[in-house]
Amino acid sequence: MSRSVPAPMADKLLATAGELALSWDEVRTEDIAEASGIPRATLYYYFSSKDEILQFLLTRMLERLTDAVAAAEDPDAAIPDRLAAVVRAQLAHLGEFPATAQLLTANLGKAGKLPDLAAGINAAFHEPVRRLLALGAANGTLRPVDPEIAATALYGAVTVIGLRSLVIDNHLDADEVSGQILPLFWSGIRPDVRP
Amino acid sequence: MSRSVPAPMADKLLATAGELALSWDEVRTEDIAEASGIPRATLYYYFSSKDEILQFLLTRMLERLTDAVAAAEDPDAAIPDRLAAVVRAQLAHLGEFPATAQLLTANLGKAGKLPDLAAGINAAFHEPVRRLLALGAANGTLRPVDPEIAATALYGAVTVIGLRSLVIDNHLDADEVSGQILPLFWSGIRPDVRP
Amino acid sequence: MSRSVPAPMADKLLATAGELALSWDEVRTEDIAEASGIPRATLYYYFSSKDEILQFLLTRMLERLTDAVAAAEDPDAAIPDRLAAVVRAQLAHLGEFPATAQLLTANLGKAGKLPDLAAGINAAFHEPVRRLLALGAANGTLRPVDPEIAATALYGAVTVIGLRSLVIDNHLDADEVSGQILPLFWSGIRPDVRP
Amino acid sequence: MSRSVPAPMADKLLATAGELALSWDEVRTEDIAEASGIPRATLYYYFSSKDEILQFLLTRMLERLTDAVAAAEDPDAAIPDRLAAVVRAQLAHLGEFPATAQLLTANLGKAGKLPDLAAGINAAFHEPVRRLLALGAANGTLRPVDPEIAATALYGAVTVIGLRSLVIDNHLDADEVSGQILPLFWSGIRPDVRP
DNA sequence: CATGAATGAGCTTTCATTCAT
DNA sequence: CATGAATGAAAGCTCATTCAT
Repeated sequence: MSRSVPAPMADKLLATAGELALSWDEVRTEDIAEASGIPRATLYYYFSSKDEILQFLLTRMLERLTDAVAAAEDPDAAIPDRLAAVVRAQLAHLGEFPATAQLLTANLGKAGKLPDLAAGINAAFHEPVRRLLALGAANGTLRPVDPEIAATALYGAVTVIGLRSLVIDNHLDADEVSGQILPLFWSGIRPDVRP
Repeated sequence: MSRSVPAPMADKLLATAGELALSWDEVRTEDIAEASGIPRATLYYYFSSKDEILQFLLTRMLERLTDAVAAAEDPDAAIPDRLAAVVRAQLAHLGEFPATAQLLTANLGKAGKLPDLAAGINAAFHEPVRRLLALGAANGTLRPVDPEIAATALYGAVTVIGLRSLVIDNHLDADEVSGQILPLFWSGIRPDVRP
Repeated sequence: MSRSVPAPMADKLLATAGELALSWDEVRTEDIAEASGIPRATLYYYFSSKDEILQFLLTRMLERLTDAVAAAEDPDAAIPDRLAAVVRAQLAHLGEFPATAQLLTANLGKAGKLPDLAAGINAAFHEPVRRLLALGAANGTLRPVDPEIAATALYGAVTVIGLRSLVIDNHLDADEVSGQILPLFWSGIRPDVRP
Repeated sequence: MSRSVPAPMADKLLATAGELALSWDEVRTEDIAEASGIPRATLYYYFSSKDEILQFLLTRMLERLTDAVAAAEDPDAAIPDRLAAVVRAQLAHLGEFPATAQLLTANLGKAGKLPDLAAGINAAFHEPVRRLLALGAANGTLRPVDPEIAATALYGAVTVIGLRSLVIDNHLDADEVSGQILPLFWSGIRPDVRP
């Protein structure tokens, strides 16, 4: 069980995530110590295992994302605009903290065993989208679709495109990328037969 | 460099993938040996490193998928139907060989460093979709969209929804799941304002 | 060097010895702290090392035994009776404080390096016996034997039989056990050929 | 579970025991490796833990002692002579392999947790003595005493005196020491009142 | 060709000990 | 005086890899 982590230590760790290699098993505790400036033994004073540090990093990152997404929404705006804002915020976060985002993606194998991670992903990615899809379907501003499926599809598409952009361009422009994804999900690929 | 792997050994290994834990670094060579019945030293006679075994497994799985996707397409059918067939084939493959699919997803960190993996993913997932999107846009059976972006979006959506189905239901019905995804991409979430 | 240890702390520690595993190296300072209720850092305020705590425990136990043995002797009694009283007192002490006795035996390896321990063992076990053996030989109430050898033999026999009784019966009846050992040393195993 | 240890490796280890410090916890696996010339990883190929190596050393030493004691007995001799031979053989073994003997004594704490050790001690020390005491009592060549108690007493006395001799003189003359112990046990300390 | 035996190179984790308060 | 927080210094053990047969 981890002790409550002091804020300065948490900051050091989060600021450090970018220096850590993608595959967590290739990161040595000494790497974490060096990169963060926190001695190994001190890390073990606060965390009971290396994996718990990964869990801490990913959880904190998802909490930040959850907050950023919540802050991006304007409750008075129309549902489609709010949905667009959510997707844009998610992409902006990926662009701002690419390391932790890639850390999550690259360690899905371990992440699957870390408790609470699924809840964090749900809170940061799925839940906001699912909620808006349901609201939009209810008030007619969106076509009724299975919110669960659609939210998961959006999550997959947004994440994969975002990471691809990071890998290829080494950079992510949230406005540009959301401007590419959103129309696709908005109108679909059906040929426009309307006059 | 790996020697040419004898077919029976390849079969043993592929049949074995399901028993191997998700995170490759948590799989010991002894685990691979036990699960496949191939002695450790013999594995090293055919592969030069543990990671090469992972690469072999993933490459073979993607080749199978590429073949399955190619076989599913009817060159005489309409583009939207061919696109649907491709997605359905990808999902069917996920359902049939969940272990290797999960192995790929769970080891994106290591996979990123394995040469040829990106090419395999492209051949199995992206290229068929991208080609059909371009063809459809050309002959008017699909709305013109950036094929790169749309193919990546479909890849992300299909993969994530497929894996989600596997994790939650421990099973994947390709027809059902493609029946959920395809309409979403076909029509989008825009409210249907047409009379 | 250890500060003078406050009596309540000494009592806590001595009362605690029973909870500490037999092999001192397997006892963590945290175990001592938990069992005694004395915080780790406080232990280090009074003792300069973990081994010094062991030394303290063993020394105190031997002092108690030395006192108990001295108190058991009646200077006016016959030498053989005094010798019997000494052995009985040693066994009674083993029965009363089995933990520390076992601690001593189980850590002979470390104890050998602890200064003053040998002196304590001598004072508690050897010296009283040796003295009486010499006195008895001098006044004819005991057969003349090498007091050094005989005292050591008695020490070994008494200790081993006492510990064996503790381990097997989880209990030690000093009267019963001394009633078994003393005749053996008194008469030996020579067949009684006298009429 | 330990693999069957190859004879040359066993020999190296046994020959090495003398260089290892008394308290097993103070011996590092690297010390064992250096002293024996067997690499650490190879030790772990044959033993599953450091304690298992201790157990192996002690068990083998006790087996050797058991054999030596059995060989020392002349089945045709009188019981008292056979008993004397047993004690002399035990002391001779202590003198010949002082390191392993001290290893056993110094690690009684850990030894208590090592399975089969008690059986080995019984076979090497107690059983031969107990058997002879019973035989002697039966045919009248020894005084009837509780064989269990007397055997334990002899074990304690012989071991402690033997080790004391080793520690003090750094050497053990089996004939001399048995010449000191045996008369004590033979005649006891009762004053000789016979004419 | 195949493999049992052997090992070099590390890594996580532990824990006695210190020190600022 | 007493102690919670912090850490330096190992140590046991693992495992990918090699190689003689």
